[in-house]
Amino acid sequence: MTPDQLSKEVLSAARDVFTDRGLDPAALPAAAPLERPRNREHGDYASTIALQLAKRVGVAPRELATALADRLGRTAGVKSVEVAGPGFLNIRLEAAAAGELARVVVQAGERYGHSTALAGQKVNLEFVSANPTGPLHLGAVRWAALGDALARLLRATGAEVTTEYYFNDAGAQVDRFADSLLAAARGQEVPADGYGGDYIDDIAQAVLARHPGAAELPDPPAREVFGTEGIALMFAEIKSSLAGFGVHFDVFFNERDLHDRGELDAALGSLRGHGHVYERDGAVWLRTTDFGDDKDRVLVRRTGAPTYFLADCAYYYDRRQVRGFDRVVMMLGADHHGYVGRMRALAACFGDDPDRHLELLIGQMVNLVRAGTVVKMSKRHGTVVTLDDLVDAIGVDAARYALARYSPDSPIDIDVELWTRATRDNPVYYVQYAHARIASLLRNAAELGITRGADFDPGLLGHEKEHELLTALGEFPQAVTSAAELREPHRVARYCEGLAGTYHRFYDTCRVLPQGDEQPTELTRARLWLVEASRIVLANGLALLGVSTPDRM
RNA sequence: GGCCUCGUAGCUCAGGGGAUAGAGCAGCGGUCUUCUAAACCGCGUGUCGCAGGUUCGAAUCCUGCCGGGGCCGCCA
Repeated sequence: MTPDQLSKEVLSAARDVFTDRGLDPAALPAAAPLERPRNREHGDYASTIALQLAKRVGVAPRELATALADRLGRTAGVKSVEVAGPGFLNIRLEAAAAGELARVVVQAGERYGHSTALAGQKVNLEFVSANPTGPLHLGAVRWAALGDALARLLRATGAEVTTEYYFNDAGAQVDRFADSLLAAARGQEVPADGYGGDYIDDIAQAVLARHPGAAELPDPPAREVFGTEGIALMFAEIKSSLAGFGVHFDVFFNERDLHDRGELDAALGSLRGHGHVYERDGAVWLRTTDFGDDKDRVLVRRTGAPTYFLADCAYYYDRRQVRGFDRVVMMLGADHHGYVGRMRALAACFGDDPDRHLELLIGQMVNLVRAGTVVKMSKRHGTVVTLDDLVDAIGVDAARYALARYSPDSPIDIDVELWTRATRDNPVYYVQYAHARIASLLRNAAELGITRGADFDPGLLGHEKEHELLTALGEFPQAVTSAAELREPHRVARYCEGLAGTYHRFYDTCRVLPQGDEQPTELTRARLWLVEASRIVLANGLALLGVSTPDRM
């Protein structure tokens, strides 16, 4: 029996009790709360439904709980139900009912843990969105790992997701980039507000290789060549780094397209139509203070030039009105949190509900730690730690895992020494090792000619360690759903670590394959089902994080 | 000054209102002639920053304060 099924049984028991006692069924929740108690003496599962309903229907909690326990205790597969404390229901399952979970998992395979919890939602998920004027630095990489994991999670829970990278290859930033390249190509000092770093020299040389003599052109055409070619080369490098990192974007959205398609005007018209646009000092403003922003924002400057903010409006308009996404999710670094107020106000100015149509996820900073000290980054001096640096230092799997295993609210120090270690304290190795151990066991079984067969006796999986493993496997779907709904992929990583530990403990205690001259038994087969189920869940969990599942280590 | 975020064991962190707050590391001591010891087992650790509030119940929600980090542009 899965937790989901048990929860339904609890609800159905509650419904029966309510009917018997003539209580109002409208007080019943949509789903019965079910949790896994910390303390194993409190059963396999516990429900607080009696505590939550008691007041609403005017029955003492323990009295309600007792009636529920009575009814629920007669359910097939339920071994016992006890009332504890103020009105907890402590539920234990029959070994056979618990063991059935191995079958559920094996039969579902790659789909185990997937659901339709977010079905029907059309989500635009924007992340990274770094302008191609330099390599991706550590902060952007956190979003690459987290955004990609989130996209996988949302898809696994049924949402329709488009991943998107928004960029701008025109404007002052690009001019500075072009000037820096040009200066490097001419062997001059980088301009004061320019970009530093070795990559500037590299790109400048690459441009020269394609356009010999470009550095000798007069400034305007030279700047044009270095700007256009430099951006193209830089972007190619970024895309190749992302591909190597296992991150794929459905759409690379160029801000310029918004201008070319007239969407800035369209967005402006729409905002005017909603009555939040006004003129002052010769500029066109959006009254974002109507919706909690700390000041109004300029849309069109006195000079007639649109602001970047108007492009933001147009980009939002494009996603909501033109392409019809239900929800726009944007992942921002903590240094951009100042955008939150204006972005939410912007959405409201289009008549949207910022709580429903727009979601701004803020992630804290990332540092790389070598030899116990933080590697300091400086854009000015070009000492940025890039995606490629990180991958070179600890590899793709460790990098993705390290970036995904912490709450986005928590700043991360990635210790190179830790994440390259092959021991228990390196979480990615610990989890992958569990998978490799299983794969090895399954190889050995195949060599011995032992298969798990078409069926097994779930009642044989009654050992304490087996029971714990089964319970852990049962928690996976809820871990996935909550990670997706809360936009917190680290929950999946933490779940995987817990499961890996539970598996290692099972493995340590419960021999699976026969030794010496022993013959395989029904228990051997039952355990092979459990082992395969464990492998599937570890693989599904790591897949959601974009981390590989090695068969050998 | 305003806004965001964090504050949980010596360290790094988990804990989306539930029971006696948990993992790893660090420290000490155990377990491999047989399925991967990259593992497992045992021992110790807490004013959950402080003070109020909501609740049958708060590390969790609300308010204030203290402390760390970050951000405030007719730049892009």
